[in-house]
Amino acid sequence: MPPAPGDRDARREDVSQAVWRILADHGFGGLTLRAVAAEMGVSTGMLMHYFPTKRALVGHALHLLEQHTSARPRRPRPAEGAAALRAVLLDVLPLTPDDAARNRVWVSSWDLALADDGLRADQAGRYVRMRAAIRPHLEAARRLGELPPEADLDRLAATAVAFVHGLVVQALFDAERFPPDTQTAMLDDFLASLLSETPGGSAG
Amino acid sequence: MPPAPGDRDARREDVSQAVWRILADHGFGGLTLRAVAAEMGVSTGMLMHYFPTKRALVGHALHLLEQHTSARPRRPRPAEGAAALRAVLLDVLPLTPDDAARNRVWVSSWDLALADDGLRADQAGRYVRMRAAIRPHLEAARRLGELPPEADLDRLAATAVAFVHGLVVQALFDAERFPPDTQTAMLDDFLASLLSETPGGSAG
DNA sequence: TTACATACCGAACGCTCGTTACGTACCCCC
DNA sequence: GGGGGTACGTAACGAGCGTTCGGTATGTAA
Repeated sequence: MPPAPGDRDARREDVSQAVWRILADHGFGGLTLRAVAAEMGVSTGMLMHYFPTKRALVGHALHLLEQHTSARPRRPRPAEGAAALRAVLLDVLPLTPDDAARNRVWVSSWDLALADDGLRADQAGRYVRMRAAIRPHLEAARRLGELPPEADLDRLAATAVAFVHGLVVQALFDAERFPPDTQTAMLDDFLASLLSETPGGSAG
Repeated sequence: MPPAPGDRDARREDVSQAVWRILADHGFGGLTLRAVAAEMGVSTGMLMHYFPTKRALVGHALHLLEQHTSARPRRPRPAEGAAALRAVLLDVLPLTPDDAARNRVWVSSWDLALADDGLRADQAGRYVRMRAAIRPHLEAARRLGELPPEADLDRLAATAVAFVHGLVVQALFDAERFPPDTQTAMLDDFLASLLSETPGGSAG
């Protein structure tokens, strides 16, 4: 293979695909330079030309995970407000094998992320963005009267993310007990109770 | 040190404490025989007398985690129904440093558990038990009229667990943005919307 | 043709891991 | 007061890890 100067990005893309396969099969715990090199059929030295250190490769893997997440096929957003929110949250749940693989990688990254302050901050930022992505739909829902005017949208966004990710974890561990239609029904019930919230809630 | 035959349990208890300190500080990813031995100031050979293999030690660590979880200080259960459910769920949230450490260990164990079929089944069983522990309070709530008669209690239990654990994860990654009172307020809002669910929910 | 930079391989380094073998101190029992 | 089994410490093994390094092609430039 000639050292064509423009191939660097293509090579990094090859590495990305190998990294993703490793992650899907063995999680972040199985992400080693040798495993990636073997997956590509190249040497570890070659890897170091593109990612000077393991940490750089891990960072790239996390970036890749985010990229795969944001580039995943999503349902059309049917409308504004609650219906759109439902579509967004449905796109998070592990309803297909691909979704399950991606979520499995996410969960497996938490062990690393909780142990490293930099990665922890990255993950915190990712959650901030996730909640921010939900907020516009909550605003629309409020505008449409689907939510009471005094609803705390930031808290609602965090609550929705909490419910969805908590459901993801349970579904990953017990796929039999949480088939796609059960997950969907749970989400619909959750949204129904959220949206039927009476102004001036009681508990406190 | 004499080989007093009754000291075996005491020694295992010493090991347990060291294991727990390692888990709290570095998670399951940092649980190595050498780390535990160094924490106790003994040799790795000594460890192997009490846990013949690493897997045995990991199993013990998981058992220890469950033990710490079930033996944690809990608030009094004020009453039946929704109030009791609130207390149960509050006891899960990382409101104190100890709670945070325990939850951090839980999350860090998921990486291992998702990679090993046996451990995954264990974790699935743990979730089954967690939902089963919540169900009686939901039944009481329904009996007290705090829930509509046709509510699906199994699904509600799973939903409550999902919300709480999803909140745990977000709080672990971003403690600043999820101080104890914010977590409590979110839980109260969540419960309020759950309990105000109107019979014959809409979405679906 | 020579000189040089790039791309990559293969092998090795130093380290840590789980695990094992061996030596020794100790207590119990005779 | 000597066996013998238990309870360790010490040291090492082999494997796997991230990383480094020397060598070898292949391209471009003079």
